[in-house]
Amino acid sequence: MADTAWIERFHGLNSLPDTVKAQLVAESAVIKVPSGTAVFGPGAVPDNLLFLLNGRVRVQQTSESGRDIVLYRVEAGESCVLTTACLLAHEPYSAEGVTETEVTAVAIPRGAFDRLMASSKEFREFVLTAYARRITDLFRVIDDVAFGRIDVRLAGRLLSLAADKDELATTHSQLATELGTAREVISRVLHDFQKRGFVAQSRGKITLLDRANLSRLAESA
Amino acid sequence: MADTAWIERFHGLNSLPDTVKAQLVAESAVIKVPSGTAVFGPGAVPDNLLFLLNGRVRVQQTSESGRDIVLYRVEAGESCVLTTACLLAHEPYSAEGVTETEVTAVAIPRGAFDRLMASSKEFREFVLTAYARRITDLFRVIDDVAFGRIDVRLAGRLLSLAADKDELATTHSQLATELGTAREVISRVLHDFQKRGFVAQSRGKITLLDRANLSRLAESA
DNA sequence: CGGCTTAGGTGACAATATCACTGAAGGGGG
DNA sequence: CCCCCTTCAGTGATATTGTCACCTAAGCCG
Repeated sequence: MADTAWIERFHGLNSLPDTVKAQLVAESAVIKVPSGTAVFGPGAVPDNLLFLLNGRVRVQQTSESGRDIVLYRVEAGESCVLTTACLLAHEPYSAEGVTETEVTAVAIPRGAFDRLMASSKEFREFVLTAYARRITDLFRVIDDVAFGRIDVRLAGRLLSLAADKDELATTHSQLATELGTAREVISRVLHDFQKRGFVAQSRGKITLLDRANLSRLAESA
Repeated sequence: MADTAWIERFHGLNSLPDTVKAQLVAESAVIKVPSGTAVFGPGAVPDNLLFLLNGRVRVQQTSESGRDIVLYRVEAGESCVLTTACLLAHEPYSAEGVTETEVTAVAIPRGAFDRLMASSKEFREFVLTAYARRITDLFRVIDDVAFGRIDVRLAGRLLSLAADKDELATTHSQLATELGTAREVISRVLHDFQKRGFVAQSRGKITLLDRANLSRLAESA
């Protein structure tokens, strides 16, 4: 019998009754996925709901014209609920999820998911809350893309991507995808940041030199 | 006892078992809302899930800077599911729903909603499918805002707003909100459409003169 | 009729996107 | 080691879109 320890990591799940916890553990499997794998997307239909124990999944969209934009990230302790919903939409649908690190996750098969939805109010609440968070993420993306300034958005993204480190291994192209803009635009803004002493650059690497000013810029709504 | 006829209007609901239909009808109420009412939004928290029988609800977001963008519309025969999810998100959340016409809707209280989710697989599927559709709508908005050309988007929006009529009672400002852009931009593009003979304008009114060319423009991805 | 509010027009300029290149950095094979 | 090749980054020119400031016109209502 697998142990139920992982459930504790999910904020909304540890209030589940023990019987439901047991059911959840019995019907799920812990899996490991290497970095850079597409966990869902066009041509990769999953029939599992994933709860991330470790690692990170980036969800992005590719437009018809071939340009990309990052929609949100699923972190350890979160679940990738939109996946399940999107499977039900029978429209051509171009979002995909890619692991950014090695990922350990609990996979819950569709049938088990449905049984849990039926049997547990807490589980339903957990799932709906997770949905809500993702949807507000999407609202935020729309707001940023429609009304945000590129330099402000880039400053914010650099800070959140760097997390606690000061070095960031990423290319201008990847940053353009983060914000849904063009590579040249990123190059110019970064050049400006460099002149102002906010960052240093070398091929494929960006070093944050002045978090305080980057933060201030990022906050200036 | 209320009659169950309205259920037939909802594609995913008429496959419900009769007992569930009866439960649904017993626990819900048909309400009527005048045009221009905010059915949810900051400061107007609903505790009902709405199923629209007649009319239309526009869901839009107001950014910090005060600018608006239309996210999607809920039509007769659809339900306003994102509402429920967003209530659970405890983040500052700025989307609001406004009736665009008089609306007749079935209101399902939160408790009844939860019981239905527990008791009926078909109901769960209906709700999740509705979610999926909304989310793909949002994906589409992101794609359009990030990568779409303004003239293409406006042409498409004029056609969809006009539906079968050729006259459209709307202002440039309202169209700007539709697309999340500025009034001046709409004015210029419409002026261009007018010169090309696609539309005619007068104060608060736009007449479509050349749907064929508008469609062709709208399609040019 | 006259004043008020809202709709719409327009020029100047700023920000961002696109296009068409350029050179530079690094990796891998000979 | 060096050459080749791919990817990354820089840049000028131009197009599109957004912002700002200000104006005129239309319709309403007293």
